[in-house]
Amino acid sequence: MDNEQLKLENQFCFRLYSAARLMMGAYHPYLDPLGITYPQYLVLLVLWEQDKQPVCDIGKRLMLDTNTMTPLLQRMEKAGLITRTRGKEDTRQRIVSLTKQGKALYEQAQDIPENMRKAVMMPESDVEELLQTIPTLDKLIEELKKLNK
Amino acid sequence: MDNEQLKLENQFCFRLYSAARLMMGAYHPYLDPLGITYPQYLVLLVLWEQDKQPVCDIGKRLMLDTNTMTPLLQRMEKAGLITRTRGKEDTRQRIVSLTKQGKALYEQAQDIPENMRKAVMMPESDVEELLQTIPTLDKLIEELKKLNK
DNA sequence: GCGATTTATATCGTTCACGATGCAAAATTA
DNA sequence: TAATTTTGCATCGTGAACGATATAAATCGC
Repeated sequence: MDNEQLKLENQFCFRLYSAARLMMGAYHPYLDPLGITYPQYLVLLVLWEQDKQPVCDIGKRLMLDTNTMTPLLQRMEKAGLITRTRGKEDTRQRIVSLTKQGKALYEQAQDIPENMRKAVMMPESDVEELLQTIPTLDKLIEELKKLNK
Repeated sequence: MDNEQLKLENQFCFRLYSAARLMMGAYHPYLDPLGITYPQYLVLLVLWEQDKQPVCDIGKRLMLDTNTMTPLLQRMEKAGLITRTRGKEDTRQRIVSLTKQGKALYEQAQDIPENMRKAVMMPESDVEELLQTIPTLDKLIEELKKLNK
């Protein structure tokens, strides 16, 4: 068992997988009080930017298919954060709208990005390093999106 | 809704989340033929490095708790990849061992890292960029681990 | 206009991920 | 040694993810 590439420590993907998991865990202190999960937070981010979108548009932003979106949105509807109404021009669509409660969460979410940044508490230089990886991650995501077609 | 930090495009964490998901999807062409999932592949990576480990040791390497590990290992046992025997000195432990089939997969996995690298097909310089982010990701993971305690 | 295809959503089944809880064995402390 | 705490594993419930499949509406090609 001497293939260096097959060792856990040498795997970029394992880092990605672990960092993503741990990152979601780190959101708990900020999302639990709002009664939402990380994927639900992402849906809210999209809706806060632009209310009343069909499921597929939200899915495209989050790169999630309807088999993930539908149950997610159903749970959010049940929690009173959104409503799902039939589309007018295209009756296949479900237009997702924020409820008063869903809109109200926006105020409570104001400090989440800043709090997360502080929580990680890396030296300023490391945070800078992290942000510099964004273009690289974006390039990777673009390539991976092609593969996932 | 004008908080720039609350916009999806400005979120590092969303990139992490998306990249990790898409990355797992990209493994499908290589893992499906072996009949394993990405988390199962990770368990095998650990066992290929060192066979016969208790559940907790594997969990520590993968940063996963037993409530995730146990069902995962049970499925792998059912699939004939591993066995789980009681520990000799510490009878609480379950020692996880590779079966002949589990060991045999090692040969079939040889080209996976290289194939994944080729599949992403980023220019060589970008792959280099990606690998350069590893120390940064490791620092982030260390910080996140502290938060997840 | 009409059959074929695509699109938007939903459902089902399986696997993960993880909080909460339980239990027995081991280690620690009194 | 007895009492307490910790450790190792398991189970349950919930929420994602996602492949496969289904259905109806919209669009396309002719």
